[in-house]
Amino acid sequence: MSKLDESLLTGLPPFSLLERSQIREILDQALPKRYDEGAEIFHEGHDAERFHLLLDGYIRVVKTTEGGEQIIALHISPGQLFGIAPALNRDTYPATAVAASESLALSWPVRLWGEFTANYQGFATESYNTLGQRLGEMQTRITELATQAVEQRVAAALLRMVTQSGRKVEEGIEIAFPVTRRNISEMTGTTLHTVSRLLSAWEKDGIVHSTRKHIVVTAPHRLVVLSGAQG
Amino acid sequence: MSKLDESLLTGLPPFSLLERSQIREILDQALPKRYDEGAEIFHEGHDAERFHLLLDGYIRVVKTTEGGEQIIALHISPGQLFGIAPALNRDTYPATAVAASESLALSWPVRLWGEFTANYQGFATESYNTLGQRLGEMQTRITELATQAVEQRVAAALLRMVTQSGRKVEEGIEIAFPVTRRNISEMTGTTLHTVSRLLSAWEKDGIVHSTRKHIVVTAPHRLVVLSGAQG
DNA sequence: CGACCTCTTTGTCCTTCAGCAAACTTGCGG
DNA sequence: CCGCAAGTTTGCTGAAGGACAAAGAGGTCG
Repeated sequence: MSKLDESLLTGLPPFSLLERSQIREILDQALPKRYDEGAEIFHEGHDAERFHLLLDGYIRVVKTTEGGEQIIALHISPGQLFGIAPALNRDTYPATAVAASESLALSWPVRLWGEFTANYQGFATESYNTLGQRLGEMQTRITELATQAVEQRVAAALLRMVTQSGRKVEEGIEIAFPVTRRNISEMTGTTLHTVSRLLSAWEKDGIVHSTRKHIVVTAPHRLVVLSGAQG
Repeated sequence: MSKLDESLLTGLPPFSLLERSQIREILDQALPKRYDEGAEIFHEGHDAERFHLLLDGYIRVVKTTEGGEQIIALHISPGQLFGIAPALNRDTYPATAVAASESLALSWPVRLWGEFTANYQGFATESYNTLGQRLGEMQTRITELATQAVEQRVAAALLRMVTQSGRKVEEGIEIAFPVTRRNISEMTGTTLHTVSRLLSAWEKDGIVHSTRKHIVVTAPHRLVVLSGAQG
């Protein structure tokens, strides 16, 4: 098996302060793996045996209710740690991770977590930054769900995806991973029908342009207005 | 100023593994403070200068939307750490903390955070446990808000408060801090009117008994059914 | 190339619940 | 002990959006 290239990790926040030799050591213990779109990386409730770092692609973190409904808790972008149950002293994964697009991730056994946080300055810091961000994002979503109408929530969800993963195309900014109406409904707590209606209306107004599984936002500022963000 | 009694901390999870001398040292650096019901302990967005430990009473952690609406993010019970922005590498408080009942808390300047987590085994562990629990609880609430009807959410909110703070009285289990209809509506993302109607109905059905600011749940099992929890 | 599967669109109906309004209860402060 | 403030109850109305239904549009695999 050939060695992984060090450039995979240099520049990523968790490792930015490390020596080349340290990165080499970390990398030698990593297991790289490719996931097809829709493939499951780990499952809610299962033993958290490894923690992960997304190198390329996008991951959806999903919870399933007793009633079988799915809720998309958050999206992971390249460079982010995920499945970091050990950071919370948990020994099972709190949610399921599914590749939203074809993805590449590294993973390490949880027993290395303590070693990493203890030895590598910046690693612990970065994981707690991540946790803090997620906590904040979840706060925001709770507030949205509790106070805002469906249209505002859907607008906010689009904006969030655009902010997190948007890449410039000629018509505007495209969300970098496949998204269906159903996916959006799972992020916003509504039905795919309502999402479809909203997107159709916005398409008519020239705010978005959407093909089957991809969405391009052509007028982000108008979405901001719709989302009811503070001015 | 007289010294604080060591028994305040012995037995609490963050300190359970410590020597008497260590507890003494921690305590000598703590600032105790009493808060009246409704008093603010810290405010969203302000510099996080201290972190806190609740000794007695109950704290509501609240977020305010741009529109001026309040959302109750969570309740803190005695023995819990709160305002632990440093654990997330934040330097401002992410939410506002208000005493739900007359409360007593200790606090320490954030500069001691690193020292505490480094020197006192169990302290770091406990704070990350706390964080993990909160993350999980927020997940649950997002799922509830996204998938469940108002009645189920209100039932779930009551159950959560009962679980967290319930004390046995002769008629059933009483929530240990004052709660108004408005408070419940701020936890569940509905209006105080709807909450009032639900409580009236449940009162008629003999599930709860509520006075002005206190609620006694007389038939918890029936609330569980209403909340739509999995069987 | 055709069949099938998934995702989308659009229509209609109907329930839930927010909004508004007004009267009522309870506790507290002067 | 009275008046006021804060919280509650309840009725009515209308709109938002969920549920159901059915047809259309890509995409993929044989």
